[in-house]
Amino acid sequence: MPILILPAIATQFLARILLHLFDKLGCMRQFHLTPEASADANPVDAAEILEGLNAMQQEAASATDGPVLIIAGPGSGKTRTLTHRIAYLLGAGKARPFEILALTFTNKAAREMRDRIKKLVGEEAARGMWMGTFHSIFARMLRIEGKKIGYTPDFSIYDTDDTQRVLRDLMDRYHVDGKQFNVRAMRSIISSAKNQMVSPGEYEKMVASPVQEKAALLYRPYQQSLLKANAMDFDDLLLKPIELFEKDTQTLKKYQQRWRYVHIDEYQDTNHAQFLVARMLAAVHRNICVVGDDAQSIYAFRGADIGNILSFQRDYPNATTVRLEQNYRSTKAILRLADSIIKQNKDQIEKTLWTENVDGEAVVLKEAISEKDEAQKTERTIRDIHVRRGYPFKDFAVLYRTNAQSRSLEDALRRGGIPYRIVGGQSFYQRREIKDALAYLRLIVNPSDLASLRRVINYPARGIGHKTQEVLSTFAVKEGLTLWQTLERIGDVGLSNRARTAAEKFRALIAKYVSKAGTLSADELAREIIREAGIFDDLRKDNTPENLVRWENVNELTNAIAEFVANSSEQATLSAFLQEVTLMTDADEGEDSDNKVTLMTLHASKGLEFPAVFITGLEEGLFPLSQAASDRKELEEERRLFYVGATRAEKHLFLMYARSRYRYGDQQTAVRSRFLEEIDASVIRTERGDNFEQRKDRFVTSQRGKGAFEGLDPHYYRKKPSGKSNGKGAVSSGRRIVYDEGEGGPLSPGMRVEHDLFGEGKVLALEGQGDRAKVTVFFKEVGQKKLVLKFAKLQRIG
DNA sequence: AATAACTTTCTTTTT
DNA sequence: GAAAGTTATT
Repeated sequence: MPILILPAIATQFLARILLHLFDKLGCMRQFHLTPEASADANPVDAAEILEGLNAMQQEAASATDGPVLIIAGPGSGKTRTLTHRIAYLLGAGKARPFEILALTFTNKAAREMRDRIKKLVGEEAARGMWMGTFHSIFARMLRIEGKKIGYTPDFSIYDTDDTQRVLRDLMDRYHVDGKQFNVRAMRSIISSAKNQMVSPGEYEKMVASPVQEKAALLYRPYQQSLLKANAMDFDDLLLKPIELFEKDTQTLKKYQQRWRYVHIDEYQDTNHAQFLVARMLAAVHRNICVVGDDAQSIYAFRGADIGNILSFQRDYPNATTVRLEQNYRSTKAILRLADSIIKQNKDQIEKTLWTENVDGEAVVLKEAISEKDEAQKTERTIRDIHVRRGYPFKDFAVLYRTNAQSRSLEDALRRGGIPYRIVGGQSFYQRREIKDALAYLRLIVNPSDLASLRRVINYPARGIGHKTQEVLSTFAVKEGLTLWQTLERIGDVGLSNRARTAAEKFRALIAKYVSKAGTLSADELAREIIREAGIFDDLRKDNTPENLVRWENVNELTNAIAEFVANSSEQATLSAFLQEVTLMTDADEGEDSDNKVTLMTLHASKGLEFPAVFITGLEEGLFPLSQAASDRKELEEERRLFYVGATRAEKHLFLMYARSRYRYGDQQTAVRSRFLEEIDASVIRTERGDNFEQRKDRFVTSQRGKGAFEGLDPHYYRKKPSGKSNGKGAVSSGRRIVYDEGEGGPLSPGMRVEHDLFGEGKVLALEGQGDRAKVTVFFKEVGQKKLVLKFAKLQRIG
């Protein structure tokens, strides 16, 4: 890197931070602003300084008051930039710590930011700052202010599991059943309605399908159940602050005054509610600074609205826009590949990424026979680079589209004796035994908590089965009580002696610890109730290795609680612990010091970087996922995901695909991903060092048409004919399952078909591709229907 | 009536 | 291959 030349405006900012840093480190104050000189001064911290300098080129100039939009590519140090801005505000005396609100999306990013701030301005300042994920910040605020909208500070936070428990109850009560009305569908419809801030009343009017009709029926009762349970789901954590602010403008004013500077990381991932609450909070001082990259928007599925970042300048007309286009991370080869990926997308802000880094080695494409082979090749390649080039294991990351793919990779790494860690997936706090134990604690803290009560009322088995629970539920609804209140009036319910005794015993158990909650410390409380409830006994009942691990996990939980109580200085209440733990979905044990290969989903990789990266499973139907293949917007999101994955790599990038893969419990043949056919092949070499021969004609690029294929594999996965998957092979092979069939599919308009339920009919039209393919059929009995081909199980007749 | 054993279904990403 | 749903057993 050449000598660094600083823009004049940046000097004051830089000098303050650097002097501060040198002060802290106790090293000399004389330094030349060249990389070489600072490297001499102190090799370790010089790296930090250099990082800082790199990131400060333009943002120093825009470290002014007023709204700021920072658009930046991957590897340009976005989060770092934001951190330095905050440091600047403090360093320049513009703001005091508690006047700054910094919002991130992952706990990981929040932690990273806090660590950097600590380094730059000291621990004291960092502590006073409101810095964290949207969800954790608002949980914290609602602990303080929630009573104004009907929640006690002990409210429970419901994750997907819990909300589905509540919904299942409601589906019973409102008689929503049938195959297509499953809990997951209902939950996701309600959740996206909430994300878009559509109220139950508004939603009822928008209903356009039977599934939506059922969801509309459940939406309002669902919200009422949560309120009654003194619980909020993840969506509520964003919506309730808005509700609160609208209802009580005094509270809004308080926080508007308090937070003079609002900072948001990964702005492209904000949803409508987050946009609104940010705008509310920044309305007085109008010092809002957001950082993001539209090309890395990969969370539309959970309501992220890329429009927020695209229209920032319209929302804040006098905003300063800063573009950071220099990439400090990857080689030219990798960046070129990444650029060729994202160029395929139509919806994007034009950015020209560039780097001063070396050209680097070619990106390597590897084909494998099976997923097992893919995993072994990955393992061998890691070992090879590790041994021959001396890369430590922590320099490697293996990325995949779905969590299920980690299994074969783990197998291969374990077999090869290579240490690894898995990020994300099921974190400690999401394991069943942990959630069971936590449910007891949540119930003690918040007895209204319906989901937790349902979770543990018969675990371990104590004779309160479905029937009994149903009776209790019905009584509760009839009397307008919570389930817990029903247990307190168990005599009035009219149960059999046996059931009543069991229920009463359970109530007494919980009540005992509710009253003990004041006297025992949190960890003692946890240990005792877990023991007395019989969880330990249940896990030791039979001596399977799984149960042993579970038993250890539960023990570990009590340690974690003890640690939490010991470490947190402020009100380290048990309920605060329980709330935080629910929000900690990223496997948090990310000890970076460990020298291990990292396995994770592409989503989880965002914001990270590794010298060597493997992107596995580049196959049609998997990446891009079949559901996304027929919709341009979804396909573009998959492509951005590929882009995110590729730009994690600093020096080496490997693209892997397998010709067959186990899916749905069956071996299925696979076609390599269309993404491979559309990228810049000039930077790619095959395993043997050959040029990569693309088959461009295989897929129509996204620019042409609406993502349709031209005369090619309409199915991405085809079952091998051998299938002895279900015992009744004869029956299923006699039946012609359409999506299983060869080129073009056997159906065409005019054909006569038969459906299990609807009977005989005539095909009118076909549309969509692969798993999304739909067929319109006119049935004699029931008239015209549009069916998803994959599930319709149509049989040709005549 | 509760629970264990078996069968069928449905497969994404996460705060 | 896991989870939900169904049937058989206690």
